Amino acid sequence: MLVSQLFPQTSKTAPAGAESLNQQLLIRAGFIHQEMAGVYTYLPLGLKVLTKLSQIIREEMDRIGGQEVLMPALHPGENWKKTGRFETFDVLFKFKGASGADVVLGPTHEEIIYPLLTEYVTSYKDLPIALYQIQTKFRNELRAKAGLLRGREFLMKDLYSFHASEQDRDQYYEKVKKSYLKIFAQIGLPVLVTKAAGGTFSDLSDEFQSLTPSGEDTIFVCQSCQRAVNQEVFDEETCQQCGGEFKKEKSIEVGNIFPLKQSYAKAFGLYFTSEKGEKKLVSVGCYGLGISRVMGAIVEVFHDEKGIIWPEKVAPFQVYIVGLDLESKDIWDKAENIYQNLQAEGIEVLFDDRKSVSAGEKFTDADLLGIPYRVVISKKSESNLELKKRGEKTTQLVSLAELKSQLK
RNA sequence: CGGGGAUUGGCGCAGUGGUAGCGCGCUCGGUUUGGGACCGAGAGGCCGUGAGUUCAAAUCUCACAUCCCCGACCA
Repeated sequence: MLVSQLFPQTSKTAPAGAESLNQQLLIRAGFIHQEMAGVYTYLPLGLKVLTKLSQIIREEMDRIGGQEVLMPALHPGENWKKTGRFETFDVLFKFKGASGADVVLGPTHEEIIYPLLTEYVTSYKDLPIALYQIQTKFRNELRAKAGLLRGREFLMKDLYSFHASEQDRDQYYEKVKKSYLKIFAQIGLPVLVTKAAGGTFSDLSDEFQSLTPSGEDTIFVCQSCQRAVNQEVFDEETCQQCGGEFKKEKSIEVGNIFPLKQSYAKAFGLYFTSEKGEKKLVSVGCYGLGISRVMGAIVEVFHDEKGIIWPEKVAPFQVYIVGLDLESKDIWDKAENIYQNLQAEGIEVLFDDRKSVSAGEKFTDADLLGIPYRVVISKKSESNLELKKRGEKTTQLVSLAELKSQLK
Protein backbone atom coordinates (compact mmCIF):
# COMPACT_ATOMS: atom_id res chain seq x y z
CA MET A 1 0.00 0.00 0.00
CA LEU A 2 1.22 3.46 -0.89
CA VAL A 3 1.00 5.98 1.92
CA SER A 4 0.02 8.64 -0.63
CA GLN A 5 -3.16 6.65 -1.30
CA LEU A 6 -3.93 5.38 2.20
CA PHE A 7 -7.20 6.61 3.70
CA PRO A 8 -7.12 8.68 5.82
CA GLN A 9 -4.15 10.93 6.58
CA THR A 10 -2.72 11.08 10.09
CA SER A 11 -3.45 14.00 12.38
CA LYS A 12 -1.31 15.98 14.80
CA THR A 13 -4.19 16.47 17.17
CA ALA A 14 -6.85 14.20 18.59
CA PRO A 15 -10.45 15.48 18.78
CA ALA A 16 -11.38 17.35 21.95
CA GLY A 17 -12.53 14.89 24.56
CA ALA A 18 -10.42 12.01 23.34
CA GLU A 19 -8.45 11.59 26.54
CA SER A 20 -7.71 7.92 26.77
CA LEU A 21 -4.51 6.82 25.12
CA ASN A 22 -5.91 4.15 22.85
CA GLN A 23 -8.54 6.56 21.59
CA GLN A 24 -6.07 9.38 20.95
CA LEU A 25 -3.46 7.29 19.20
CA LEU A 26 -5.86 5.17 17.17
CA ILE A 27 -7.73 8.25 15.97
CA ARG A 28 -4.62 10.31 15.22
CA ALA A 29 -3.04 7.43 13.33
CA GLY A 30 -6.23 6.87 11.33
CA PHE A 31 -7.25 3.43 12.61
CA ILE A 32 -10.69 4.40 13.91
CA HIS A 33 -13.18 7.25 13.77
CA GLN A 34 -15.70 7.99 16.48
CA GLU A 35 -19.35 8.27 15.41
CA MET A 36 -20.94 8.67 18.82
CA ALA A 37 -20.10 7.77 22.39
CA GLY A 38 -18.81 4.21 22.38
CA VAL A 39 -19.36 3.68 18.64
CA TYR A 40 -16.58 3.68 16.07
CA THR A 41 -15.91 3.21 12.38
CA TYR A 42 -12.93 0.96 11.72
CA LEU A 43 -10.87 2.58 8.98
CA PRO A 44 -8.61 0.54 6.67
CA LEU A 45 -5.71 0.23 9.13
CA GLY A 46 -7.99 -0.51 12.07
CA LEU A 47 -9.95 -3.10 10.15
CA LYS A 48 -6.72 -4.85 9.20
CA VAL A 49 -5.85 -5.20 12.88
CA LEU A 50 -9.33 -6.47 13.75
CA THR A 51 -9.15 -8.95 10.89
CA LYS A 52 -5.78 -10.27 12.03
CA LEU A 53 -6.97 -10.65 15.60
CA SER A 54 -10.10 -12.42 14.35
CA GLN A 55 -8.09 -14.79 12.21
CA ILE A 56 -5.77 -15.81 15.06
CA ILE A 57 -8.83 -16.46 17.22
CA ARG A 58 -10.72 -18.26 14.45
CA GLU A 59 -7.86 -20.67 13.79
CA GLU A 60 -7.54 -21.49 17.46
CA MET A 61 -11.29 -22.00 17.87
CA ASP A 62 -11.28 -24.36 14.90
CA ARG A 63 -8.37 -26.24 16.46
CA ILE A 64 -10.41 -27.04 19.59
CA GLY A 65 -13.34 -28.27 17.57
CA GLY A 66 -15.35 -25.06 17.35
CA GLN A 67 -17.56 -24.61 14.28
CA GLU A 68 -18.12 -21.07 13.14
CA VAL A 69 -21.64 -19.69 12.76
CA LEU A 70 -23.08 -16.20 12.50
CA MET A 71 -26.12 -15.48 14.63
CA PRO A 72 -28.33 -12.41 14.26
CA ALA A 73 -27.83 -9.12 16.05
CA LEU A 74 -31.61 -8.66 16.17
CA HIS A 75 -33.25 -10.92 18.74
CA PRO A 76 -36.91 -11.63 19.51
CA GLY A 77 -37.68 -9.97 22.84
CA GLU A 78 -39.70 -13.10 23.60
CA ASN A 79 -36.53 -15.17 24.10
CA TRP A 80 -35.17 -12.66 26.59
CA LYS A 81 -38.43 -12.78 28.53
CA LYS A 82 -38.04 -16.56 28.85
CA THR A 83 -34.76 -16.20 30.75
CA GLY A 84 -35.93 -13.14 32.65
CA ARG A 85 -33.08 -11.11 31.30
CA PHE A 86 -35.43 -8.83 29.33
CA GLU A 87 -35.88 -7.05 32.64
CA THR A 88 -32.65 -7.86 34.49
CA PHE A 89 -30.00 -7.29 31.83
CA ASP A 90 -29.65 -3.59 32.46
CA VAL A 91 -27.69 -2.58 29.36
CA LEU A 92 -30.08 -4.18 26.88
CA PHE A 93 -31.07 -2.16 23.81
CA LYS A 94 -34.82 -2.70 23.37
CA PHE A 95 -37.28 -1.41 20.81
CA LYS A 96 -40.45 -2.39 18.93
CA GLY A 97 -40.37 -4.25 15.64
CA ALA A 98 -42.78 -3.62 12.76
CA SER A 99 -45.45 -5.86 14.31
CA GLY A 100 -45.16 -4.05 17.61
CA ALA A 101 -43.34 -6.96 19.21
CA ASP A 102 -40.33 -6.34 21.46
CA VAL A 103 -36.99 -6.63 19.74
CA VAL A 104 -33.55 -6.68 21.37
CA LEU A 105 -30.09 -5.90 20.01
CA GLY A 106 -27.94 -8.83 21.09
CA PRO A 107 -25.43 -8.18 23.89
CA THR A 108 -24.65 -11.93 24.11
CA HIS A 109 -26.27 -14.96 22.47
CA GLU A 110 -27.52 -17.53 24.97
CA GLU A 111 -31.08 -16.47 24.08
CA ILE A 112 -30.48 -17.40 20.44
CA ILE A 113 -28.24 -20.42 20.65
CA TYR A 114 -30.19 -22.40 23.27
CA PRO A 115 -33.45 -22.37 21.29
CA LEU A 116 -31.44 -23.15 18.17
CA LEU A 117 -29.92 -26.23 19.79
CA THR A 118 -33.26 -27.53 21.10
CA GLU A 119 -34.30 -28.08 17.50
CA TYR A 120 -31.34 -30.31 16.75
CA VAL A 121 -30.19 -31.93 19.98
CA THR A 122 -32.22 -34.90 21.16
CA SER A 123 -29.71 -37.61 22.02
CA TYR A 124 -26.39 -37.95 23.84
CA LYS A 125 -25.10 -38.95 20.42
CA ASP A 126 -25.60 -35.36 19.26
CA LEU A 127 -23.21 -34.07 21.91
CA PRO A 128 -20.79 -32.47 22.44
CA ILE A 129 -21.18 -29.48 20.13
CA ALA A 130 -19.09 -26.31 20.11
CA LEU A 131 -20.27 -23.32 18.08
CA TYR A 132 -18.70 -19.90 17.94
CA GLN A 133 -19.11 -16.64 16.12
CA ILE A 134 -17.27 -13.38 15.58
CA GLN A 135 -19.91 -10.74 15.70
CA THR A 136 -20.92 -7.26 16.70
CA LYS A 137 -22.43 -6.96 20.15
CA PHE A 138 -24.58 -4.14 21.51
CA ARG A 139 -24.68 -3.01 25.11
CA ASN A 140 -26.27 0.24 26.16
CA GLU A 141 -23.62 1.09 28.73
CA LEU A 142 -24.67 3.94 30.98
CA ARG A 143 -21.28 5.38 30.41
CA ALA A 144 -19.24 4.41 27.38
CA LYS A 145 -15.62 5.35 27.91
CA ALA A 146 -11.93 4.94 27.25
CA GLY A 147 -12.06 4.54 23.48
CA LEU A 148 -12.30 0.90 22.48
CA LEU A 149 -12.20 -0.35 26.07
CA ARG A 150 -15.89 0.16 26.81
CA GLY A 151 -18.08 0.71 23.79
CA ARG A 152 -21.79 0.34 23.11
CA GLU A 153 -21.13 -1.53 19.87
CA PHE A 154 -18.11 -3.81 19.77
CA LEU A 155 -16.66 -6.89 18.11
CA MET A 156 -16.60 -10.08 20.12
CA LYS A 157 -15.91 -13.76 19.67
CA ASP A 158 -18.34 -15.90 21.62
CA LEU A 159 -18.10 -19.67 21.83
CA TYR A 160 -20.76 -21.95 23.33
CA SER A 161 -20.14 -25.60 24.12
CA PHE A 162 -22.85 -28.18 24.83
CA HIS A 163 -22.19 -31.42 26.68
CA ALA A 164 -23.92 -34.53 27.99
CA SER A 165 -22.38 -34.11 31.46
CA GLU A 166 -20.89 -31.45 33.68
CA GLN A 167 -17.65 -33.41 33.78
CA ASP A 168 -17.37 -33.31 30.03
CA ARG A 169 -18.19 -29.61 30.04
CA ASP A 170 -15.58 -28.95 32.74
CA GLN A 171 -12.93 -30.80 30.76
CA TYR A 172 -13.72 -28.74 27.70
CA TYR A 173 -13.73 -25.60 29.83
CA GLU A 174 -10.13 -26.30 30.82
CA LYS A 175 -9.28 -26.91 27.20
CA VAL A 176 -10.71 -23.53 26.22
CA LYS A 177 -8.78 -21.88 29.03
CA LYS A 178 -5.53 -23.22 27.59
CA SER A 179 -6.63 -22.26 24.13
CA TYR A 180 -7.21 -18.67 25.25
CA LEU A 181 -3.71 -18.51 26.68
CA LYS A 182 -2.37 -19.66 23.32
CA ILE A 183 -4.40 -16.98 21.55
CA PHE A 184 -3.08 -14.18 23.74
CA ALA A 185 0.46 -15.51 23.46
CA GLN A 186 0.15 -15.40 19.67
CA ILE A 187 -1.34 -11.94 19.71
CA GLY A 188 1.50 -10.86 21.98
CA LEU A 189 -0.67 -9.47 24.77
CA PRO A 190 0.26 -10.71 28.26
CA VAL A 191 -2.76 -11.82 30.29
CA LEU A 192 -3.46 -13.34 33.68
CA VAL A 193 -6.18 -15.91 34.26
CA THR A 194 -8.21 -14.34 37.04
CA LYS A 195 -10.87 -15.80 39.32
CA ALA A 196 -14.02 -13.71 39.12
CA ALA A 197 -17.75 -13.62 39.72
CA GLY A 198 -20.05 -14.83 36.98
CA GLY A 199 -22.56 -12.01 36.77
CA THR A 200 -25.89 -13.09 35.32
CA PHE A 201 -24.23 -16.15 33.77
CA SER A 202 -22.82 -18.34 36.49
CA ASP A 203 -21.49 -18.40 40.01
CA LEU A 204 -17.82 -18.21 39.13
CA SER A 205 -15.83 -17.50 36.02
CA ASP A 206 -12.30 -17.06 34.76
CA GLU A 207 -11.32 -13.71 33.35
CA PHE A 208 -8.35 -12.97 31.16
CA GLN A 209 -6.92 -9.72 32.45
CA SER A 210 -4.22 -7.60 30.91
CA LEU A 211 -2.33 -5.40 33.35
CA THR A 212 -2.28 -1.68 32.61
CA PRO A 213 -2.79 1.42 34.76
CA SER A 214 -5.61 2.54 32.49
CA GLY A 215 -7.63 -0.63 33.14
CA GLU A 216 -10.94 -0.28 34.95
CA ASP A 217 -10.79 -3.58 36.81
CA THR A 218 -8.91 -4.13 40.05
CA ILE A 219 -7.31 -7.50 40.62
CA PHE A 220 -4.96 -9.01 43.18
CA VAL A 221 -1.92 -10.78 41.78
CA CYS A 222 0.19 -13.19 43.80
CA GLN A 223 3.78 -12.00 43.59
CA SER A 224 5.26 -15.50 43.69
CA CYS A 225 2.93 -17.68 41.57
CA GLN A 226 1.07 -15.03 39.51
CA ARG A 227 -2.31 -16.39 40.53
CA ALA A 228 -4.83 -13.58 40.12
CA VAL A 229 -8.17 -12.89 41.78
CA ASN A 230 -10.66 -10.16 40.89
CA GLN A 231 -11.37 -7.69 43.69
CA GLU A 232 -15.09 -8.61 43.54
CA VAL A 233 -14.41 -12.12 44.90
CA PHE A 234 -11.12 -11.49 46.67
CA ASP A 235 -11.04 -12.91 50.19
CA GLU A 236 -7.55 -14.13 51.02
CA GLU A 237 -4.83 -12.92 53.34
CA THR A 238 -2.10 -14.72 51.44
CA CYS A 239 -2.22 -16.81 48.28
CA GLN A 240 -4.17 -20.06 48.77
CA GLN A 241 -1.95 -21.76 46.24
CA CYS A 242 1.54 -20.83 47.42
CA GLY A 243 1.23 -18.56 50.44
CA GLY A 244 2.72 -15.62 48.54
CA GLU A 245 1.89 -11.93 48.92
CA PHE A 246 -0.73 -10.23 46.79
CA LYS A 247 -0.29 -6.99 44.93
CA LYS A 248 -3.22 -4.81 43.87
CA GLU A 249 -3.21 -4.00 40.14
CA LYS A 250 -5.36 -2.26 37.55
CA SER A 251 -6.27 -4.33 34.51
CA ILE A 252 -8.46 -4.65 31.42
CA GLU A 253 -10.68 -7.69 31.04
CA VAL A 254 -10.10 -8.97 27.51
CA GLY A 255 -11.77 -12.36 27.86
CA ASN A 256 -14.15 -14.14 30.20
CA ILE A 257 -15.24 -17.77 30.28
CA PHE A 258 -18.16 -19.26 32.21
CA PRO A 259 -19.54 -22.67 33.10
CA LEU A 260 -23.21 -21.74 32.62
CA LYS A 261 -25.95 -22.33 35.17
CA GLN A 262 -28.57 -24.87 34.19
CA SER A 263 -31.32 -22.27 34.36
CA TYR A 264 -30.84 -21.39 30.69
CA ALA A 265 -31.20 -24.99 29.59
CA LYS A 266 -34.36 -25.22 31.71
CA ALA A 267 -35.77 -21.98 30.35
CA PHE A 268 -35.53 -23.22 26.78
CA GLY A 269 -36.08 -26.92 27.45
CA LEU A 270 -32.68 -27.99 26.17
CA TYR A 271 -32.83 -31.68 27.08
CA PHE A 272 -31.35 -34.82 25.58
CA THR A 273 -31.88 -38.55 26.09
CA SER A 274 -28.94 -40.22 27.81
CA GLU A 275 -27.45 -43.63 27.09
CA LYS A 276 -29.69 -45.03 29.84
CA GLY A 277 -32.78 -43.47 28.31
CA GLU A 278 -33.09 -40.68 30.88
CA LYS A 279 -34.14 -37.14 29.96
CA LYS A 280 -31.32 -34.83 31.04
CA LEU A 281 -30.38 -31.17 30.79
CA VAL A 282 -27.52 -30.24 28.50
CA SER A 283 -24.45 -28.78 30.28
CA VAL A 284 -23.14 -25.63 28.70
CA GLY A 285 -20.09 -23.40 28.77
CA CYS A 286 -19.78 -19.98 27.24
CA TYR A 287 -16.56 -18.26 26.34
CA GLY A 288 -16.19 -14.61 25.35
CA LEU A 289 -13.29 -12.67 23.93
CA GLY A 290 -13.59 -8.97 23.18
CA ILE A 291 -11.77 -8.46 19.91
CA SER A 292 -12.13 -4.69 19.56
CA ARG A 293 -11.33 -4.33 23.23
CA VAL A 294 -8.14 -6.35 22.71
CA MET A 295 -7.18 -3.85 20.01
CA GLY A 296 -7.58 -0.99 22.51
CA ALA A 297 -5.77 -2.92 25.23
CA ILE A 298 -2.78 -3.56 22.97
CA VAL A 299 -2.42 0.18 22.40
CA GLU A 300 -2.70 0.87 26.13
CA VAL A 301 0.02 -1.68 26.85
CA PHE A 302 2.31 -1.12 23.85
CA HIS A 303 3.02 2.50 23.04
CA ASP A 304 5.53 5.24 23.70
CA GLU A 305 5.41 9.03 23.50
CA LYS A 306 5.61 8.86 19.71
CA GLY A 307 2.86 6.40 19.00
CA ILE A 308 1.70 2.81 18.87
CA ILE A 309 4.02 -0.22 18.94
CA TRP A 310 2.08 -3.12 17.39
CA PRO A 311 3.10 -6.71 18.12
CA GLU A 312 4.18 -8.22 14.79
CA LYS A 313 1.33 -10.72 14.47
CA VAL A 314 -1.40 -8.09 14.61
CA ALA A 315 0.28 -5.08 12.99
CA PRO A 316 -1.63 -3.88 9.92
CA PHE A 317 1.62 -3.98 7.93
CA GLN A 318 4.99 -5.52 8.74
CA VAL A 319 7.24 -2.99 7.05
CA TYR A 320 7.07 0.77 6.66
CA ILE A 321 9.37 1.99 3.89
CA VAL A 322 10.40 5.60 4.39
CA GLY A 323 11.43 6.81 0.96
CA LEU A 324 13.63 9.92 1.04
CA ASP A 325 15.20 11.83 -1.87
CA LEU A 326 12.49 10.34 -4.07
CA GLU A 327 12.86 13.02 -6.74
CA SER A 328 16.05 11.22 -7.70
CA LYS A 329 14.98 8.60 -10.22
CA ASP A 330 17.58 6.14 -8.97
CA ILE A 331 16.31 6.29 -5.42
CA TRP A 332 12.68 6.12 -6.53
CA ASP A 333 13.37 3.05 -8.65
CA LYS A 334 15.25 1.39 -5.83
CA ALA A 335 12.49 2.06 -3.32
CA GLU A 336 9.77 0.96 -5.73
CA ASN A 337 11.75 -2.16 -6.53
CA ILE A 338 12.18 -3.12 -2.88
CA TYR A 339 8.51 -2.40 -2.22
CA GLN A 340 7.45 -4.76 -5.03
CA ASN A 341 10.05 -7.32 -4.10
CA LEU A 342 8.91 -7.57 -0.47
CA GLN A 343 5.26 -7.71 -1.48
CA ALA A 344 6.01 -10.55 -3.88
CA GLU A 345 7.31 -12.47 -0.85
CA GLY A 346 3.95 -12.01 0.84
CA ILE A 347 5.25 -9.34 3.21
CA GLU A 348 2.80 -6.54 3.95
CA VAL A 349 4.44 -3.22 3.16
CA LEU A 350 3.44 0.40 3.55
CA PHE A 351 5.57 2.51 1.21
CA ASP A 352 5.79 6.18 2.11
CA ASP A 353 6.06 7.42 -1.45
CA ARG A 354 5.04 11.01 -0.73
CA LYS A 355 7.31 13.42 -2.57
CA SER A 356 6.21 16.71 -1.07
CA VAL A 357 6.44 15.59 2.55
CA SER A 358 9.49 16.21 4.72
CA ALA A 359 11.64 13.45 6.11
CA GLY A 360 10.68 14.36 9.64
CA GLU A 361 7.02 14.01 8.88
CA LYS A 362 7.54 10.54 7.42
CA PHE A 363 9.49 9.40 10.48
CA THR A 364 6.83 10.83 12.74
CA ASP A 365 4.07 9.02 10.86
CA ALA A 366 6.04 5.77 10.88
CA ASP A 367 6.36 6.01 14.66
CA LEU A 368 2.71 6.98 15.15
CA LEU A 369 1.39 4.08 13.06
CA GLY A 370 3.62 1.65 14.94
CA ILE A 371 4.55 -0.68 12.07
CA PRO A 372 7.14 -3.17 13.47
CA TYR A 373 9.92 -2.68 10.90
CA ARG A 374 10.98 0.66 9.45
CA VAL A 375 13.17 0.67 6.37
CA VAL A 376 14.74 3.91 5.17
CA ILE A 377 15.82 4.21 1.56
CA SER A 378 17.71 7.36 0.64
CA LYS A 379 20.88 8.72 -0.93
CA LYS A 380 22.56 8.35 2.43
CA SER A 381 21.86 4.65 2.75
CA GLU A 382 23.51 4.09 -0.66
CA SER A 383 23.24 0.48 -1.75
CA ASN A 384 22.03 -0.73 1.64
CA LEU A 385 18.79 -0.27 3.59
CA GLU A 386 18.47 1.25 7.01
CA LEU A 387 16.47 -1.03 9.24
CA LYS A 388 15.05 -0.05 12.60
CA LYS A 389 12.54 -1.91 14.73
CA ARG A 390 9.74 0.16 16.21
CA GLY A 391 10.38 0.55 19.90
CA GLU A 392 14.13 0.05 19.55
CA LYS A 393 16.72 2.74 19.11
CA THR A 394 19.40 1.07 17.07
CA THR A 395 19.51 1.25 13.31
CA GLN A 396 21.34 -1.28 11.21
CA LEU A 397 22.46 -1.19 7.60
CA VAL A 398 21.31 -4.33 5.84
CA SER A 399 21.00 -5.73 2.34
CA LEU A 400 17.62 -6.68 0.90
CA ALA A 401 18.43 -10.36 1.44
CA GLU A 402 19.29 -9.72 5.10
CA LEU A 403 16.07 -7.78 5.55
CA LYS A 404 14.03 -10.64 4.13
CA SER A 405 15.68 -13.19 6.39
CA GLN A 406 14.96 -11.01 9.43
CA LEU A 407 11.31 -10.80 8.47
CA LYS A 408 10.89 -14.54 8.22
C1' C B 1 -28.23 7.35 36.79
C1' G B 2 -25.82 11.50 40.36
C1' G B 3 -21.94 15.38 40.09
C1' G B 4 -18.62 18.42 37.07
C1' G B 5 -16.75 20.37 32.36
C1' A B 6 -17.25 21.31 27.19
C1' U B 7 -19.73 22.66 22.27
C1' U B 8 -16.78 28.81 17.52
C1' G B 9 -13.85 26.90 9.61
C1' G B 10 -11.73 19.76 8.41
C1' C B 11 -8.82 19.44 13.53
C1' G B 12 -6.96 22.13 17.99
C1' C B 13 -8.12 26.76 20.21
C1' A B 14 -8.86 32.50 21.34
C1' G B 15 -12.71 35.79 21.48
C1' U B 16 -17.73 38.88 28.26
C1' G B 17 -22.96 42.96 24.20
C1' G B 18 -21.54 46.37 18.35
C1' U B 19 -22.18 41.24 13.18
C1' A B 20 -15.50 36.56 14.20
C1' G B 21 -9.77 35.54 14.74
C1' C B 22 -5.09 32.40 15.51
C1' G B 23 -2.36 27.73 14.80
C1' C B 24 -2.45 23.15 12.12
C1' G B 25 -4.42 21.18 7.77
C1' C B 26 -6.16 22.41 2.64
C1' U B 27 -5.43 25.10 -2.62
C1' C B 28 -1.97 27.85 -6.01
C1' G B 29 3.21 29.72 -7.05
C1' G B 30 8.28 29.46 -5.60
C1' U B 31 12.42 27.77 -2.46
C1' U B 32 13.29 23.26 0.35
C1' U B 33 13.96 17.71 2.00
C1' G B 34 17.57 12.63 7.69
C1' G B 35 12.88 13.86 12.98
C1' G B 36 6.01 17.16 11.84
C1' A B 37 10.62 23.07 6.56
C1' C B 38 10.16 28.34 4.58
C1' C B 39 8.21 32.73 1.72
C1' G B 40 4.08 34.76 -0.85
C1' A B 41 -1.05 34.50 -2.41
C1' G B 42 -5.91 32.13 -1.45
C1' A B 43 -10.37 29.14 -0.16
C1' G B 44 -13.13 27.89 4.01
C1' G B 45 -17.69 29.63 9.75
C1' C B 46 -26.33 30.67 10.36
C1' C B 47 -20.44 30.55 16.58
C1' G B 48 -24.68 22.76 18.87
C1' U B 49 -30.45 23.43 18.61
C1' G B 50 -34.83 26.17 20.15
C1' A B 51 -36.97 30.07 22.72
C1' G B 52 -36.22 34.72 25.33
C1' U B 53 -33.81 39.74 26.99
C1' U B 54 -31.81 43.93 23.99
C1' C B 55 -31.64 49.11 19.16
C1' A B 56 -27.90 45.16 18.83
C1' A B 57 -26.25 38.32 21.16
C1' A B 58 -20.66 33.76 19.83
C1' U B 59 -21.02 36.79 24.32
C1' C B 60 -26.74 37.61 28.90
C1' U B 61 -31.39 34.07 30.48
C1' C B 62 -34.00 29.49 30.11
C1' A B 63 -34.76 24.76 27.98
C1' C B 64 -32.94 20.82 25.13
C1' A B 65 -29.19 17.91 22.54
C1' U B 66 -24.41 15.93 22.08
C1' C B 67 -19.44 14.83 23.79
C1' C B 68 -15.82 14.16 27.82
C1' C B 69 -14.33 13.35 32.97
C1' C B 70 -15.33 11.51 38.27
C1' G B 71 -18.62 8.28 40.70
C1' A B 72 -22.41 4.44 40.71
C1' C B 73 -23.34 0.36 37.55
C1' C B 74 -21.17 -3.58 34.60
C1' A B 75 -20.40 -10.67 31.07
